[in-house]
Amino acid sequence: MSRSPSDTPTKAERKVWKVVHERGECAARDAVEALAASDGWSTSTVKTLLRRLVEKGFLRTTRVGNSFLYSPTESALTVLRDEADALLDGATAGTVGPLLAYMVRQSRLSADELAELKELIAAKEREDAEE
Amino acid sequence: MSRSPSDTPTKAERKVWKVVHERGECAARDAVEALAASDGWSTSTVKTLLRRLVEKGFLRTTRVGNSFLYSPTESALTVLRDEADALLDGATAGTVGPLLAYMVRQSRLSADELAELKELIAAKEREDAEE
DNA sequence: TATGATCGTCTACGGCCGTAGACGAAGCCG
DNA sequence: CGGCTTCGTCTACGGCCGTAGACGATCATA
Repeated sequence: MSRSPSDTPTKAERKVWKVVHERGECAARDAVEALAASDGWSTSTVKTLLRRLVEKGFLRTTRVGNSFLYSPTESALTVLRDEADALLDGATAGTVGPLLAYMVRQSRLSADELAELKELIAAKEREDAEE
Repeated sequence: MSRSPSDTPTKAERKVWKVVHERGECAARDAVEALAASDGWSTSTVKTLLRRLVEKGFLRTTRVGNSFLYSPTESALTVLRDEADALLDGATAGTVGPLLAYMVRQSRLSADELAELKELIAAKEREDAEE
């Protein structure tokens, strides 16, 4: 509810969101448990972040008994894209290429993903050539 | 001064930093002028952001008469990488490929940059093949 | 049904961020 | 020399963020 389209979850919220997204849907306790283990966060902290994510519209809840199931309202890719746009927006001329190269280098990608990227780049080259 | 390595400038600071970086070096007035035009920010706002960037170690100053020249302490790529790392860190399994594809699609890249990316990907494919 | 475990909500608090006005120091021009 | 402009600094303030304790409601179980 009430979130401007360009809004992006904060860093802490992002971690919680990721946990929920990975499980597709999860109870508060699962998120609490995961984040206590990985980040040492207290129960309250995670619950507050879950609440804020709901307020901001990144998660939705389904009542189950006296508790909730949290699930993402947006695909992971949508959230990532907003962040990617911000990143690209901050890049000055000439840095985008090296940046992408760095990211590709950092990532572990499947054969399919690599093939798709390669095709994408080849397509871009053809486009450029015919102009 | 005193900045933890993973710190990243805030969104507003980032814009100011970009202006300075594009000019290589610039006086407060230049940044003020540019950001007043592009974002409608007041003089004070830009000056505060410049000061905070210096405090955080993203800009350095050189005295010239009674005023300063601001210049970046880090390459654009270094700053971008920290942000890229955060982005990749937020990506769940299986979303990295599509994310990179999206970013490549969004970007205008030179022939050289495209060639480099293609080679990089080819190299990654070879690596995978021999394992 | 009593009692302990859980759940979600309320409240809080220090810190950083976005935004900006006020002000004194220094330089420039008449 | 005196005023105007420009510069950097100080101060501020509402808001969001990170972090978390307190508490009342609800559920499970003995």
